[in-house]
Amino acid sequence: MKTAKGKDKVKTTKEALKPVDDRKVGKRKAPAEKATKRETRKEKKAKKDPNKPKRAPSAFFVFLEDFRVTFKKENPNVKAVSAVGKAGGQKWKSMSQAEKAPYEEKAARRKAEYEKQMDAYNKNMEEGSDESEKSRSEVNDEDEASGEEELLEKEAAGDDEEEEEDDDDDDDDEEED
DNA sequence: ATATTGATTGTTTAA
DNA sequence: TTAAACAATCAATAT
Repeated sequence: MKTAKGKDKVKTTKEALKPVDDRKVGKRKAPAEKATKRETRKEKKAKKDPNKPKRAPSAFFVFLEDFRVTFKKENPNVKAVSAVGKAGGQKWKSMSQAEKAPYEEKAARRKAEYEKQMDAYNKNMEEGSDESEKSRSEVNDEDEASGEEELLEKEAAGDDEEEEEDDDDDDDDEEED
């Protein structure tokens, strides 16, 4: 789309308006050679799949989503992804498994969703084999009533405790060949 | 203007 | 099994 050229949002010319707390944001590494890893994902041949689901966020990322909000709330001046990343990772390691549990559960939930999306994605691909992906689904960005509204029953109330993983010591099997 | 980088850890896939 | 890519984010830098 065209971002139009009018002055949608005032930007630029105001860079010095807010001080950058992260001084790290001023010095990036040298211009690395192009294609650092896998051509940066998709340097060319970018298969733009609108319905292609991205990987499921791990528990850490789920936690980060919340953490970022909190972090930014307490550090509105800090605007550097690295700052949140470092702080988040640090705290993450500081948390015990019990605290990470809810995040893992959420992550697992998202993982299932990812699989579901992937399934639908693969299905679509199979159908429009000769045609580019995206054959009919997804067209209106207004309301894509798929008609699959089920599951998602939040039983937040822990009624029963399943197996609680006591990190006592589980030395059962160690991978080996 | 667009693409990429930076930084974290966890998952996932390729070889 | 090992290793590397990629998942989100947002401003800044690179092209």
